[in-house]
Amino acid sequence: MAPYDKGARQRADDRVRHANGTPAARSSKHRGYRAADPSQPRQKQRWDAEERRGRSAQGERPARPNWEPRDGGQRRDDRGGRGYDRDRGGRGFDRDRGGRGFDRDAPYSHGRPDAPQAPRRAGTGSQGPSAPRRFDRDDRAPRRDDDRGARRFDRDDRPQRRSFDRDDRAPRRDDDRAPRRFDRDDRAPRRDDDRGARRFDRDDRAPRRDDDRGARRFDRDAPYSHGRPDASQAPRRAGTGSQGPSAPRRFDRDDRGARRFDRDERAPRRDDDRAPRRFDRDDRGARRFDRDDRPQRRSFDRDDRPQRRSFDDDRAPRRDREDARPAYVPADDVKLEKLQAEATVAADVEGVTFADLGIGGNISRTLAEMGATSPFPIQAATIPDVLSGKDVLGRGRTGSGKTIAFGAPLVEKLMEHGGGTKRRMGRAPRALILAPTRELALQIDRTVQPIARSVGLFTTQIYGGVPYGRQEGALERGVDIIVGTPGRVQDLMNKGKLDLSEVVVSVLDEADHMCDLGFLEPVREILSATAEVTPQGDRAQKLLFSATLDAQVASLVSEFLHEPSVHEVAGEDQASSTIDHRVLVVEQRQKDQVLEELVAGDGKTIVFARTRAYAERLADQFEDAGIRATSLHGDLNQSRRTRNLQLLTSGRVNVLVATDVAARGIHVDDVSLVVQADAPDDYKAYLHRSGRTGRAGKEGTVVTLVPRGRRRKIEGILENAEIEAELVDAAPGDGIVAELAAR
DNA sequence: AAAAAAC
Repeated sequence: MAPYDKGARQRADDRVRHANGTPAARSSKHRGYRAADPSQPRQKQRWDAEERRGRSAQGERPARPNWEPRDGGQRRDDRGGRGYDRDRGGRGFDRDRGGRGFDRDAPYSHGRPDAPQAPRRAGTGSQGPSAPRRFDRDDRAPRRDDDRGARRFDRDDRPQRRSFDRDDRAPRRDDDRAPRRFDRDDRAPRRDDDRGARRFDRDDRAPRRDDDRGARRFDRDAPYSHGRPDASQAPRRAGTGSQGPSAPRRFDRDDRGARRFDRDERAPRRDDDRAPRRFDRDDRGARRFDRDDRPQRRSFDRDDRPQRRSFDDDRAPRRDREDARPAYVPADDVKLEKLQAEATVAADVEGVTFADLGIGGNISRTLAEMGATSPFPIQAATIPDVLSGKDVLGRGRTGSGKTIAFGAPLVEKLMEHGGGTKRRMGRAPRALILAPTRELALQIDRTVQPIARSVGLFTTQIYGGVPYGRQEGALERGVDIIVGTPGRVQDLMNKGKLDLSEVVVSVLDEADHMCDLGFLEPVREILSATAEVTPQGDRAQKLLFSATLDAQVASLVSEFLHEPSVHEVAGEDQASSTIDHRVLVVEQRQKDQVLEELVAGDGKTIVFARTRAYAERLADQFEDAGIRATSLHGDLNQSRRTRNLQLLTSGRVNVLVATDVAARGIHVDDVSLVVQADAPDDYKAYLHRSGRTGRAGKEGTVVTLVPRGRRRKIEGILENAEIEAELVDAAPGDGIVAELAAR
């Protein structure tokens, strides 16, 4: 069918839709308005304008008993205010309309002046107008109807909507804020007062960095941190690193043999090193010095090898190639060495405050307002080192508070040596935070921005899929901290709009992933454009964080970091996890049905699918079954992505079907169930996906579906992830499915 | 092979 045919069909459908009066009433004065049923529990009570706008209106679908009550009233509001229906629905629209829909997207606004809201036009490149759609028509047809209807309302709103507000808002806020406690001029004097009273006041802090460490209770690492020659995570050798993205695989046996040349004793070490060694300080200290010549290589533990080996063993028989060397297969799960790290013990952190760690009063207060009243272990572990100017690698499991671990000290640090830099028009940013997905960048900014603002610093988001105007405008006005994704950052750099030469603190969140093929090169270029030294002559800092930080970052570390300290939290193993892992072995043809039963429960659920098309199809299937569901993947334009995620966050849908775009970093409160409709690619993907639940110590369940033929694959993944889970046969209607769904 | 990340 030619494009114009689709358009015609859409318009026809559109007319039908309107004839039916689907779009709703905005208030009780309008026909069709229904107040929300108060007897219905809501997961979230926030119903501000933006949320309503973001609300999904499923008008075209038969009202289902289980969502009717919540939808009834609000749905209509949304329609009026928001302009889109089902997430997917908008897709066609966005593409066709060149992304118009997006300017209204409240979701990002969040009062962020610099938030890039204005739609540019064709929107996300990804769904480029002509981008091939990945979904079959049948799915899409109905969706488009919705869009259209929705769009129309968008228009009505548009004029009054923030198109103007927004532009005003930025400056306005600045003004507002200035007089408040953020005013720099005020701050200087006040700070001294405040701090003076405190135990760790600023003046002390600088010197304290070194001296204090020993004194601090929680600071177990002090002893090592200094003399840690090998801490220089530098990759064993260029090779290791180079294997970067595609190379990780080079770690398979064949390569290992070769490597033996560098390090004869490595082989034996594999077994010795491992468990006992990791947290054994004495051991480490000793080990460290016995090889002065190869500090660099040593930085990575090779303790994981044995596991890989056993995985290899599994593989051979499976392929009936026992006699042949295991072939290199990209799909195989390869586990790299963990980085050797200082382990901070959670118990040692009790009673420690952010102020104790060296975080100033304004920031501490802001953290408290955000709910971070006292530091989590990973924060206590890394903050002092970041403040002392070191390069830091941090590994904390999913949901353990890594964002604040780098965000708070980063801001503190900028404020310290940025003293005197009053808000200057067009000043170049001094800090950069990179994340692998736009959603994650947005989320990080939501955490970092308030912290920055509390001391008068500004952040801006630089990521793709949204118009350039606002981002460029923010840069022209001048910002202090950039939070973004590699593509757009690089883009703006190359266009001469973004000057990174004054960036003295760079953070890579999900650092190992940032070393994947496709990310590594842009990241290298970006880091290369940052400053090497601060105006004070200190070395510019690089901070790398991830729940699965391993030797994949080796090349980056060797190229850009200097004697980094490496931190992790002791005892963060699966045994201490709050996540219950299950694997259901299902018949391929029954999989969709089992999935539907699994997501029918009341709790918030994230379903991971391997492809965008499957994610989309599942979301449609669930909705057709009366389950409130939406999708998140790269085929959606950014406004829809943001909105759909918001639908889950706000509780308007219970189920989000996503690709791995949502695997890392995304925080949604109270996700009780993660379902993997397709097994993850590797153990890291497993850990990150499952980490969407069980956050901050809460409980969660992860259910992975595998067809019979893929059992061995998932076993290998579980083994590498160090997770124990039984494989259980399951079919639609089985008790186990119902039991898991009920959680 | 897919997904993500600029247009």
